[in-house]
Amino acid sequence: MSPDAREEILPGTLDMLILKTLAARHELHGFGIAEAIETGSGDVLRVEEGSLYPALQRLLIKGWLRGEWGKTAENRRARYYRLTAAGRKQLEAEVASYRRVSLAIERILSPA
Amino acid sequence: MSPDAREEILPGTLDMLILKTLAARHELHGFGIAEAIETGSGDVLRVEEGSLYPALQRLLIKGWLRGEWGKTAENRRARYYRLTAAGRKQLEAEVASYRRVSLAIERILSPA
DNA sequence: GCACTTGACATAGATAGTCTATGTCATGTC
DNA sequence: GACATGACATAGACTATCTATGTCAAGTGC
Repeated sequence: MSPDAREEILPGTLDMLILKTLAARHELHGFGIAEAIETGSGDVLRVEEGSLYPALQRLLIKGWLRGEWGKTAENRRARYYRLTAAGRKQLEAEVASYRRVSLAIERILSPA
Repeated sequence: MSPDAREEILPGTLDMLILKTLAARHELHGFGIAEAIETGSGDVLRVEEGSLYPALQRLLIKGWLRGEWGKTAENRRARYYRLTAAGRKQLEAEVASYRRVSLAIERILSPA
């Protein structure tokens, strides 16, 4: 088994994970979001940059995030994202839907 | 809200659900597999035919299923699928991986 | 001051998996 | 014999992710 056993994101859950990460932490830049997801998942999930940035663009366009350019602690340029009100609503909807589906899957994997 | 609130499959889980359904029931035709997933999930998940049959082909090609033509109780032609030994192993692997990922997502949605 | 590394953002292209829409064929029904 | 239904099947569109690559600026070593 490879030394890096982290898995791909379960398709369809990345947006939710990004929104949730920002809901918990108020403001983060892209790299920081990816790190937060990876460590927050106990190093199970891995977010590739080629998935992350397109996802952030989607979320910006839909109005669920706002982004502002700034500087990191190490004085590098970075775009800081935060959740909008619409983003917060969207997050709730996505979590509810995810829970419904994941319970349904569980019902099949472990029938009563 | 629409009268049919069933949701799409969570991408990446369809193969596992098919394998699991066959592991539980030994032998079923395609239509029966879809029905079993839909009712087994408490009518939450819905499997479209355009997803189902390509998935079954994939699983046949990979050797995880065997299929035999036969007749239904209503005397219609149908292909009956059953799990191979390799399919059973694959199912175990997919369930293990799914659980790892789904726990990781849970850790982010509801941090300790 | 120049090469190198690193952090951060970004895009193009490939790939995979699902959905929509459609088609076929055989059986049974009116 | 027209039609509905069960069952299988495929083509094409679409979405989301990944791989691979590139850019740019700041810091580091020499």
